[in-house]
Amino acid sequence: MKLVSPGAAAANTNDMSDKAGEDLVRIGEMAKKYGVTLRTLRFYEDKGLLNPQRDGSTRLYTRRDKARLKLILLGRKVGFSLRDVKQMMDLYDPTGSNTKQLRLALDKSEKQLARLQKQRALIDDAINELSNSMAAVRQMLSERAAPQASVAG
Amino acid sequence: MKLVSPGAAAANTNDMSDKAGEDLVRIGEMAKKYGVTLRTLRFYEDKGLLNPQRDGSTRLYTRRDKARLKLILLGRKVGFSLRDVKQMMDLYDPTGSNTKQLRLALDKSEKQLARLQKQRALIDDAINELSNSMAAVRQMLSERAAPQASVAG
DNA sequence: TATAGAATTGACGTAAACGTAAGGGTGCAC
DNA sequence: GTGCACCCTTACGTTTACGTCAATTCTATA
Repeated sequence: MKLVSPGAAAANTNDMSDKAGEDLVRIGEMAKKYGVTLRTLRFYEDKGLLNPQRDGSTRLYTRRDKARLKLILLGRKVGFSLRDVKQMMDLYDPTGSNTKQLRLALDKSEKQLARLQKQRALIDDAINELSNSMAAVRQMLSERAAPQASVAG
Repeated sequence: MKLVSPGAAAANTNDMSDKAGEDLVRIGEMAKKYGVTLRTLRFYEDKGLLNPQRDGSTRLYTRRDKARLKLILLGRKVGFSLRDVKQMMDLYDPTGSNTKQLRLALDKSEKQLARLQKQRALIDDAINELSNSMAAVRQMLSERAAPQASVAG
């Protein structure tokens, strides 16, 4: 059951072997495609976030895995923990309306948004304080004839 | 050599015992005064950031320690690592102009400022992405008659 | 067939700044 | 003389998301 040879994989992302549009890729290509390491993919699998097929011991990622990985990376980008991402994805039911999942996602998103805004406020604070300190230090450097007014004791 | 009894410490921060204006406080008062835990103060000492006197085994913090702690907390607030803070403080020389120290502080500050600005940009990005996602989820919740257009696979 | 390039599992290591528990000492108010 | 409040040191634990070996196996190609 040959699926995607390394060479072919590098040259051609689409492969019409096997069933129509199965588009299976191995871990190396997957990693390259999404800018993550092999370790990361295995780690996500270990944490139950991904579930690639196997050809013997070799992982084969499907379209579905790619969609999930995209979501994981989006979640990561907006600051969700992998645990949160998992919680949300675990609620997915291909046969339902997924109202619960969407509600949970929205709920978590609101909280995360609040966290992000708080963080931004903290960073703005920090930027201001730091700027002030820098101005002070520049002052001291420019008048460094009065040594006793230095930083720290 | 009694310095500050627990009761007296709670009632009176200034103590004129011993030499003039020595103002020694024990770890508990110090912690309360600056909103940190005992563990934190001991940790900072362990890392070489503080160097309180001792009365036997009991730590006694001087005016100097307070100044240093203030600097540590400021550094922490603006996002410096303790290692950075230490580096800067270690350059302090009470007999010199401290030009080197000030220059290092300025240099590190510039870099930290850049980091903070980058962080802010990342957070802004995250906020935008998250807001978009939330809008999409709200959409899907409002039209949840089309189950196939859900999140994750 | 030899070798290089993928892939596998397993498991310890890392960073930062403390938290927390264990076990013990000192002094003083009652 | 004891019970608190405070202090001490030592040392392992926490968190998150992987990094970094190590030892081995698979497989395609020259």
